[in-house]
Amino acid sequence: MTRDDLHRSAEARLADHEQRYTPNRRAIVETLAARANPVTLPELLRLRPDLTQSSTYRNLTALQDAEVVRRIVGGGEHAHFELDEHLTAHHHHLVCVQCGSILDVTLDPRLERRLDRTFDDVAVQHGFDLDGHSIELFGRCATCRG
Amino acid sequence: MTRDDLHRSAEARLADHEQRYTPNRRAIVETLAARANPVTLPELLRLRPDLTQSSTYRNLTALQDAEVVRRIVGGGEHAHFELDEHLTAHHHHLVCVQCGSILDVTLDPRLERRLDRTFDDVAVQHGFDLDGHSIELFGRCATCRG
DNA sequence: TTGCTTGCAAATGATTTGCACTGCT
DNA sequence: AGCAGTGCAAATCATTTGCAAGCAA
Repeated sequence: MTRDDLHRSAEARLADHEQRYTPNRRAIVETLAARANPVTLPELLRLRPDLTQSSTYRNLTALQDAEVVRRIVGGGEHAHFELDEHLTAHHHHLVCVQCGSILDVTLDPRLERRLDRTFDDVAVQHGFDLDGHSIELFGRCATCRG
Repeated sequence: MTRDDLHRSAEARLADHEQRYTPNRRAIVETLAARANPVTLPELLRLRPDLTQSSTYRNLTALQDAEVVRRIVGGGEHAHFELDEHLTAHHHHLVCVQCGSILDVTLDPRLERRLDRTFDDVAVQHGFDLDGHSIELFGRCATCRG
């Protein structure tokens, strides 16, 4: 998906939720797309000093509701944010338990398909209406291992 | 593992970290063992009104450090706590995106073995020293589906 | 008596919100 | 005009911490 497609998709998703694709929101999407990995709010503000903290939190919430952005908790103090899988590819996370950084990883598509089938079965057994799944691998990153 | 074994293991793990197995800590372990699913701190305090908030947070931290308890983030406002897999069986979580409740689930051991191998490979490729993994399935629970 | 634990109250810090203002539409 | 979006400052709330007292080795 090109950068233009990305913005068009983001705009369309926001429109579905009666939200505008403002310059600030575009800046957030642009920045998340430029980074390979999930970023925290402080990182986002450092990359885009023109953005404000409270409005960025608000915009991230709007973008989440529109399924443009996904919030990831568990990697350190701050939540991490990344583009939703609607706009990128399905992937999982390698989380450093020491520094909290998060790396994207993908699995073999055949394995993913098998997992999907298994997870569907599990959900049905428990009466759940399944939305999706996430896999996190925990460890120490190359940098923290020293 | 019997309830006595559980407490002995907990005590041994705490001892390895030069920590005592106090009545409060025993109460926490006892309560987590009695519940099938991960609980939040408010739930824990409701189940055991004799426990204090701050000390319980401190004790949960000590129990975490000793790998007796595991903290799970992402299921609603509060963190959830459960006995560490050292004391129970390897399992994953079915998280209700609406009410935040968490259910334990297990996967077929063959699938788990395949996942372990795959995850090891992925970690090596990224220079990570792998500790473990977690899988969360997101959806709406039977109750919230109405 | 030395030091881990505890309970209370106060602090911390990420995230949220109130409010007035700006700028689309 | 009407209302979504913004920025600032203040509030919220789960979690953490300071401190004085309790208790075990």
